[in-house]
Amino acid sequence: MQQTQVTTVESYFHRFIRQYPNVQSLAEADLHHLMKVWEGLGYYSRARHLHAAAQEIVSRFHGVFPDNLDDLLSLPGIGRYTAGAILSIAFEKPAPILDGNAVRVLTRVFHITDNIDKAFTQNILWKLAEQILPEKNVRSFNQAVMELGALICKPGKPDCSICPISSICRANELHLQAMIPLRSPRKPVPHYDVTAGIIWRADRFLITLRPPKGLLGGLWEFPGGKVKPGETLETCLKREILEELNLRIHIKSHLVSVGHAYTHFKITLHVFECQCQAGRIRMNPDAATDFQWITASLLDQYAFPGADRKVIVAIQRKHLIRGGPE
DNA sequence: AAACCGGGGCG
DNA sequence: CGCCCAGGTTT
Repeated sequence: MQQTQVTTVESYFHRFIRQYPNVQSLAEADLHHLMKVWEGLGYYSRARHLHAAAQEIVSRFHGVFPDNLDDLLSLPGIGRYTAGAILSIAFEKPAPILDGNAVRVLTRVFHITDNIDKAFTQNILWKLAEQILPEKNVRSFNQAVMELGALICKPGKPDCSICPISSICRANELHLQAMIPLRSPRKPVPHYDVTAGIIWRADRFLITLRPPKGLLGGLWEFPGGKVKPGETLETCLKREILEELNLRIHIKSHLVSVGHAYTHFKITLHVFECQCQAGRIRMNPDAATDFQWITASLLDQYAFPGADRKVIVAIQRKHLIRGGPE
């Protein structure tokens, strides 16, 4: 659930646990199938890390989940927070946790006005979380702090009138709830124009697999790329397809343009229907690590980014033979 | 220390 | 539209 609200994860969690009910089944999981289960949730390295961690638990720890800090921290995707959550919630061991909710509660209760994005402040908060840890009921305590932050000590308007610990809260005493916690100012998010091609060959078109690391790692997409200054959309698409796949294409028509927002930038994705003209696919591994020629009816079997999902709706509206009731 | 990594909910 | 979310990894 890292950096993702609980309500967003709930339905994914149930499907995930049904698909992979134990650490052995996750360790043996097909990675593409796992990415399909994760599709739409974001931060796709989490899925890859869970998969790798399950494999290490099977191989290094004989299938038994570790219950000590060092072993937990040695697993991919498990940092200080997740290790503390596992120790305290799963094993009732005395470990502090510090998520976004706990940060808000602690900075307000103890009137900490330092910038919480600084490592220095984070260290102070971790020490504080350690100090306030009770000797018993750590599981309930840690969850209670997070729940207090999620339901009452909210970012915008905290409901201090119904807060069970308002009497010991320094921020409430000083009426400074709205000023705390202090964060670094955000940087402006740039906008990019991006092109993508639906490259047809007979009744099939081309999809490519993004490299495992980096943005949208391990997801399939319609090949293309970022428009350079002074470049037309068509020139960009032909250049990208040549650079990434060594293919020459013929651009037939504009299919759709969709907007999409990421955390650090925004894009407009311009999609064109194309014909494969010449060349034999030779992938640039920085852009694609696999490819498939598929029919429109197979699209739902692959995991795609949100922006490409919007494009797929346009493809299915235009090309897919719709069955079912009239 | 700072940048990177998604998508959704909410005011 | 801007902010934030049961953070971790890479640079």
